[in-house]
Amino acid sequence: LRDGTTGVNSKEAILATARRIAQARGYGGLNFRDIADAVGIKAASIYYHFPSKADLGAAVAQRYWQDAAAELEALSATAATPADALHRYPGIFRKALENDNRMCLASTMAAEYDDLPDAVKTQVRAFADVNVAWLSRTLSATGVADGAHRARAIFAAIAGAQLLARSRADLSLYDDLIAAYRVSGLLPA
Amino acid sequence: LRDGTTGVNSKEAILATARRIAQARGYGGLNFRDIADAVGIKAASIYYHFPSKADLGAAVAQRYWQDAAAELEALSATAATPADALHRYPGIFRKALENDNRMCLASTMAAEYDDLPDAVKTQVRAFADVNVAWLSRTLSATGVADGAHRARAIFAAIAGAQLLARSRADLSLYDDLIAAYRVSGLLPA
DNA sequence: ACCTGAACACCGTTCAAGT
DNA sequence: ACCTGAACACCGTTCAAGT
Repeated sequence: LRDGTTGVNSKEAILATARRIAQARGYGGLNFRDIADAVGIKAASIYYHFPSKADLGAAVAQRYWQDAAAELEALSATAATPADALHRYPGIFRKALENDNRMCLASTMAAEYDDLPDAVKTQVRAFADVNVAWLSRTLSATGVADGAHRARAIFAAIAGAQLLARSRADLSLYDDLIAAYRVSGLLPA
Repeated sequence: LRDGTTGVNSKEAILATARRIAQARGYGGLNFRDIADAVGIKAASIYYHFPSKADLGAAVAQRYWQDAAAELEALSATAATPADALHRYPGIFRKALENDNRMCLASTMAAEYDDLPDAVKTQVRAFADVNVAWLSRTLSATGVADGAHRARAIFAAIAGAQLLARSRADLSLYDDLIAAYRVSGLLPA
């Protein structure tokens, strides 16, 4: 306690636990008592850190797209070429499936769109924006024409592949779908 | 009451209401009191027709894929050619968005996969199977090679387009994505 | 055959109270 | 500063009871 980080640690633990649950069960699947149990506090204590479920959801989604943005920057930095970065992009969405058949947070939440508080919707949209912007930039760098439209199409198709593979709990289906996107020409070969 | 259809009417009204809600809010968003209010009965009365929420969810999803199968047959029957049928296929998913920004039931439920009762999962998978089988058949009839893989890719990409367009409540985004799928070669032009 | 009211353990949320 | 127990109206579900 004397290091002064207890509060931050609880807050971070709440965020991490909530993110894990939301990627498996969506916003509606988030529940304060389960989060509190995992963190080791009581449900009422969460309200000290987040004034409502909407605020918690928005904070989780915001952190999610910020982490995604950092991951995409790292991908660009470590890739030999833009084409190499693009080739590795589907691997990011594959990792969620590898991790207990989880899904992109933006997809679990898009499915519940009607029930989402506005603050959560805003952060969910930011995730898509970050991905589409990165894809658009990287596609243009490889000389693909009409990169903006293509970027959205790729993002939507990969989200759909993740959704379908998850509903079968079948990682190899995801790989097959990505391969089919390459064969068809949607993704650069 | 003397026509003996009262029970059937309540049961059908429950199914129709539950389907509408599930396409907007998912399985977790289904709640007995709201359904009962819409139908004009009490929540406890639903249990006379469906022994549990899992059974209701499975019945809704089963009816959903059966209706989809009939719609696809009608599409095949009324299309001038298989290529024409394929061209009109994305319009089926567009209709859900047109209808109060709703989504394919299989997508809202895939997002909640971890929480779904097994009986519901089975019916959700059947919906994807029906669509992929129809696409595969129709693609083969137009001479597309590797129709089975292409069929899954198209289904996943269209589900993803619907998911993304819904999260923006933007029907024109759906049209743009379908157009981009055609330009890229994923969908036959 | 079909429906209901009342009850159960569970949810998000509030609040006064603890340290 | 951070946490808690007890309470609120809400959920799925059960059940005995009504017509």
